[in-house]
Amino acid sequence: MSESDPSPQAAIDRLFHALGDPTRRAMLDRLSQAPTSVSRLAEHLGITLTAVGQHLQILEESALVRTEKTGRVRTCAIDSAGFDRLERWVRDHRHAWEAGLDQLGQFLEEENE
Amino acid sequence: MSESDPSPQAAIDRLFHALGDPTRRAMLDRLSQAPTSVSRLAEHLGITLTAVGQHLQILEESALVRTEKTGRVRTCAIDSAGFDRLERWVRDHRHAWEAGLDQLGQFLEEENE
DNA sequence: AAAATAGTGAAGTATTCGCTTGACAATTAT
DNA sequence: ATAATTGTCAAGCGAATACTTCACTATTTT
Repeated sequence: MSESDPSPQAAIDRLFHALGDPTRRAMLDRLSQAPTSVSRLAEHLGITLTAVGQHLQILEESALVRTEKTGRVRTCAIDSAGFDRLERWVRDHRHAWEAGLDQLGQFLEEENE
Repeated sequence: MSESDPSPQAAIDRLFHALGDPTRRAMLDRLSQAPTSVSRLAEHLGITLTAVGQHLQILEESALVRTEKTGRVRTCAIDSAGFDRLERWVRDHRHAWEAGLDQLGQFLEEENE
């Protein structure tokens, strides 16, 4: 039951919750450059290995990061699945803000006739 | 000093923090359909007016929502500025996940030569 | 074999977060 | 004028969050 999530809404919730933390976004920024180990991430961010591990779990559950442990080092990289989902969410809401800056003004005029 | 923010990073932080809450995203979903008053939002979400007001402040500060009070009713609508910024962030990270699913595998092979 | 490196797990802590209640102000309806 | 509607402000509360430390395992290096 790892692949087919019964609730797409839950996936969106996890996704945005993961993106909501600045440290996790910094990790994504870093991983956007190249795959990196847990130690390097910790060093770069100035936090403990444990903290990085906790963030990684959240990032993996939201499919923003994939990791693989070979030997004693776990390597982390961007996972496209989460970003695809994010892009889809943006696309699904685009119509609403492409309506223009005066959507509010228009609405108020209509109500006021 | 409402338009030129000295720190674009702070704007990104506010943006993703705002998007991180499911109630606020539900508000955005609703406002994507049409501008709405605070009372209607509260009714729809099953929370108090006060709670909606608190969320609105965060959504306005991140430029995801604009509001205008005429008479005693405050009308809320989508603000394009925040969504533009979100889209920009996605675009700036796109290269990293368009590299493909095997970015991690490739990296591990290279290291292992 | 011993020491160093890389990561994991459990438990605790300080802060932030989302929400409520209760009191209040301002506009609109009767 | 009174009453009802719509929203705002201040304070407080319980839960969640992002960390840490300490103890431990597993792999590499010397």
